[in-house]
Amino acid sequence: MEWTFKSDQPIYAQLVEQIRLAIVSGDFVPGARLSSVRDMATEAGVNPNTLQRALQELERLGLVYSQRTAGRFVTEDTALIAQEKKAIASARAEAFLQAMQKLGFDLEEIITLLRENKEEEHGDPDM
Amino acid sequence: MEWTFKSDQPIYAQLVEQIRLAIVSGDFVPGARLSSVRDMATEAGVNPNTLQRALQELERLGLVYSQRTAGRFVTEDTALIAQEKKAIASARAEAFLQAMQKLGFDLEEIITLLRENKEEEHGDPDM
Amino acid sequence: MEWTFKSDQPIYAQLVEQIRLAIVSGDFVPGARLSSVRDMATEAGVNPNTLQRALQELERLGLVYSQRTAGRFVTEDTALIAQEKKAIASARAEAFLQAMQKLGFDLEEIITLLRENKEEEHGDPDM
Amino acid sequence: MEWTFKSDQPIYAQLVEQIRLAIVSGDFVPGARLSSVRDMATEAGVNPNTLQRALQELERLGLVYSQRTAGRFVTEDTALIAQEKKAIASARAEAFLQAMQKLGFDLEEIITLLRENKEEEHGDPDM
DNA sequence: GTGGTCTAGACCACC
DNA sequence: GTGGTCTAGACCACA
Repeated sequence: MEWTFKSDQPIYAQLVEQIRLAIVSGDFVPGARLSSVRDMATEAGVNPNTLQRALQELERLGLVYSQRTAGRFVTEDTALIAQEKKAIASARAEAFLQAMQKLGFDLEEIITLLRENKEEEHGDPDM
Repeated sequence: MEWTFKSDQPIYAQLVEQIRLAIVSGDFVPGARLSSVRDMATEAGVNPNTLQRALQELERLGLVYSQRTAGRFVTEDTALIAQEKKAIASARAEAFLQAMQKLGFDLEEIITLLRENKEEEHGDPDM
Repeated sequence: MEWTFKSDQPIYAQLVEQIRLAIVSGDFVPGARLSSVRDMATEAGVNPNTLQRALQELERLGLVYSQRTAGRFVTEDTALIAQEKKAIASARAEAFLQAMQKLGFDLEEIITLLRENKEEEHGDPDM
Repeated sequence: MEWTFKSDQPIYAQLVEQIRLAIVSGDFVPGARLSSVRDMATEAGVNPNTLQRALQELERLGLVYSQRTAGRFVTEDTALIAQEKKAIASARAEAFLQAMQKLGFDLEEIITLLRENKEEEHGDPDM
């Protein structure tokens, strides 16, 4: 997993987002054990406390749960994950829509553009 | 104009992108004079040399041109701007498409999602 | 305000409870400004970070809100405060009920006892 | 038995209270032999001298008695136990009453609340 | 070893 | 000055 941070948002919030994304996109599978706080923190290059805060937030969201001595685990509540996935997708769609409209494209033009891009992909299926 | 920078890309490249976007989205109108390098650099909180480099790149792209004494101006070549607009939109569409596919959505689902979001907008016209 | 902490519960959680209680019992009136984090922390004898954490929790509950530079304030949502008050009272009633039942008293005996205590008060109205 | 102590009261006084409560609530039955001072102290995590002091106080109250060689025993004076029970209950009732009045509830509201809580119990008989 | 809590001290943005 | 964030390092309970 790659960890990159922007400077205009708290690191812990970005950690929440990135882990949330990793969970809903299946990079972290339901029920899987996460690395220890210390290890993940080292890997991400942040202080363990900062990562701890992010994980607590994710726990509040129900996406992970912790077991005292065994470690932290991704939730097995696939319905919740699906719901989060929908929420993230919807947020992205909205942001994309607004950006494209700012550029002067209407919905049908955007859809056309997407279809064109999709077709280009066919010529390069491994990407 | 708001200037924000990520830490994982050269500042000058991000400046190019942001100014390019401002031009194609009409925030900088064709033929308009840009502030002085020094002023823009101050406003963006970057070193004037960095901004200078970004402007040279934009000149190379043809999006701005400089006149010896009068300063720098946005190009009046609306065809070029339109072309750039298309290029940016296409790049964004591709990035969006890939991100959504990573989340497990196929093209038709994405389009449905966009239409849903579009409709929500109608229900909230003040936004 | 007096701050006392038990050792079998996190300090930050106890801070949340004590401040919550102070708000619902009217010691902190709606809309009133709280002392700064640093001052309250000094007064309570805890680290500012610990108190900060408690206040963030209270903010999540909606009982306080913060304004960037001006400080933190008690919510003006009196309905929410009333609701919290009811919740606290209910929790206390339940704990009391269970403790008394453990001692072998049934509901009617408990009520009788309360009425007796209430009457004793009449003889000592200033307490 | 669980032993927990607050920091704002002498440990020995809290020991007295907890053992007194254990006796009147029947966790320590009349006539039962108590563990040795050393064992109880270890279990409670306190100094044996502190526990000794608590036991002396309980002897003074008549709730336990010691026999030279056989050890310490819970009193068999059930009338005394009943009296203590009443005293504890009364003290708790008073504390509860005051706390609830601080929250702005009058006696009748408190009684209503207790009845509500009692009914909830009926709806959840497994608890 | 794990998660969890706490402290101390620093820096930032905002006004 | 305010709230907010981050780091560093310590200690605890649990098993």
